[in-house]
Amino acid sequence: MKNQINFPETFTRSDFFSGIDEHEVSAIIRSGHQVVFKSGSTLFRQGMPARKLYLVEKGRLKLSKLHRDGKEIIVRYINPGQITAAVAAFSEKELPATAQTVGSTEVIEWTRESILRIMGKYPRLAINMLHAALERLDDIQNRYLELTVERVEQRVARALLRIMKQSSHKTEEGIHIDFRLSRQNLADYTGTTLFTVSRILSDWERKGWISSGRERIAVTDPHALVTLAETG
Amino acid sequence: MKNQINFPETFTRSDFFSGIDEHEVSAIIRSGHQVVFKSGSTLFRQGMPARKLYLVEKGRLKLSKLHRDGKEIIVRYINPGQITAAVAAFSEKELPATAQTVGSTEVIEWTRESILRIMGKYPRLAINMLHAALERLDDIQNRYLELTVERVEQRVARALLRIMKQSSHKTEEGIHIDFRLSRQNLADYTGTTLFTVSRILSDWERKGWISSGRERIAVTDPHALVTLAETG
DNA sequence: CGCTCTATTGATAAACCTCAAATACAGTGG
DNA sequence: CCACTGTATTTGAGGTTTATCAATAGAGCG
Repeated sequence: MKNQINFPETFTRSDFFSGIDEHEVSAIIRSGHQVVFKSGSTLFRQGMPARKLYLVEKGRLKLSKLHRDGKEIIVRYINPGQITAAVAAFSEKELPATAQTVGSTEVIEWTRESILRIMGKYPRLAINMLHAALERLDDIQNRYLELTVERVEQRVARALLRIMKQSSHKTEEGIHIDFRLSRQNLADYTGTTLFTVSRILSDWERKGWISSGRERIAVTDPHALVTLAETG
Repeated sequence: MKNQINFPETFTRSDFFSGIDEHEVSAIIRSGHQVVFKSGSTLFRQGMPARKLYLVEKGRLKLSKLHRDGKEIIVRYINPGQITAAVAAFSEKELPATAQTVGSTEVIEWTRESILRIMGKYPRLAINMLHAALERLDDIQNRYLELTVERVEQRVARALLRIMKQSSHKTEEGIHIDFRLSRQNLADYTGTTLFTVSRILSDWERKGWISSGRERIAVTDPHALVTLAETG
């Protein structure tokens, strides 16, 4: 197995390993299993017992939550260098969300036993996980706030900007989102319907702020979106 | 006692200290400062640098977040045995929320230096904090989901049950919420307006499910609320 | 080149917010 | 104990946002 991680430019190093020695990191990584999933695979499913911790190396995971009535929300995207299913460290509790790959994706997985072992050896890992958890807590709390006080258009603008910051590349045409992102995905991420998202994107396209197609979005005027997100 | 409901995850005294020896706990507590606040005091304010970690002993904190346009949401209530401002453990980062006492409240506070010192001595504390953070993450994610897919009435029912589970006492009249809880508070907690909450509570009162007054609510038919929350 | 999945657009309706005005309540100081 | 005052609450009317439903068009794939 390759004991080296190739993070994309935005993630020079995993926060999960911050404060830990280069070669210690290699050892930790070697203690896990590297697995490659093709696009659309399900890594774990909401409600199943948590058994493994995952670190994304390449690609992306879509963390989503399903409601009783069948509606889905996207909790967040897990990008390279980030971990998920931290709850696996504690018990075989039910997983609170479902993880699916978006595009082909490489992850490293550890069983709970390994996590506990390496956390015993490197207590710093618990701190790093705590740190990450607090950041996600802040993130979701902000989105919760936005959801209650902002209009849909503003939330979609924020969502698109957020995703753009984490996973995009520039071309002559604009800033392209790196992965397939449907109207439905954006709706699930912002708590609205695909119809409303479609109308909003059509409107933005008419205004020349974005350029989009089937499951594909490129932002051509980020500033306009920022203004919309900030001022409502 | 047939009218009783089994709630999941019953509240235990201090999760923060779980797995730590009785007299070690005393030592840790002695290393902090006990402070008593009267009702309505502000312990810390959103945007200020985080300097202290707080453990609530008696009373309650209301954690809220303010939006640019002045609207407020209640992130959660911090009950006895729970900690808050865990972010203080890491840096003087900006606090993501504001904490105010609800009723007179006793807390124990530690400075960041003390937290780091005692976490060095008792690594278990980092694990416990992580555990708590993950539970809150799950809680807010669930509320986020509910916010997008459920109607207001259903969310208010859930909120009332959640609060009841954590802070209530029984009387002949019903299950009383232990602290002053206004329509506005419930609205801020569920992401709606005080008018809508008022209408809903009036309706429930007509149906005999609750009995309420100024900043006071008692649930007389919890089962009805559970049914409403579960089935929509 | 048809098949399937995604996106667009229009019409309609429901849920909920906003604003206004009246009423109830708790605490306070005489 | 009572009137007073500042909040909290109730209720109605009207408007807005956004969801829902239906029908059509477009894109990509084998």
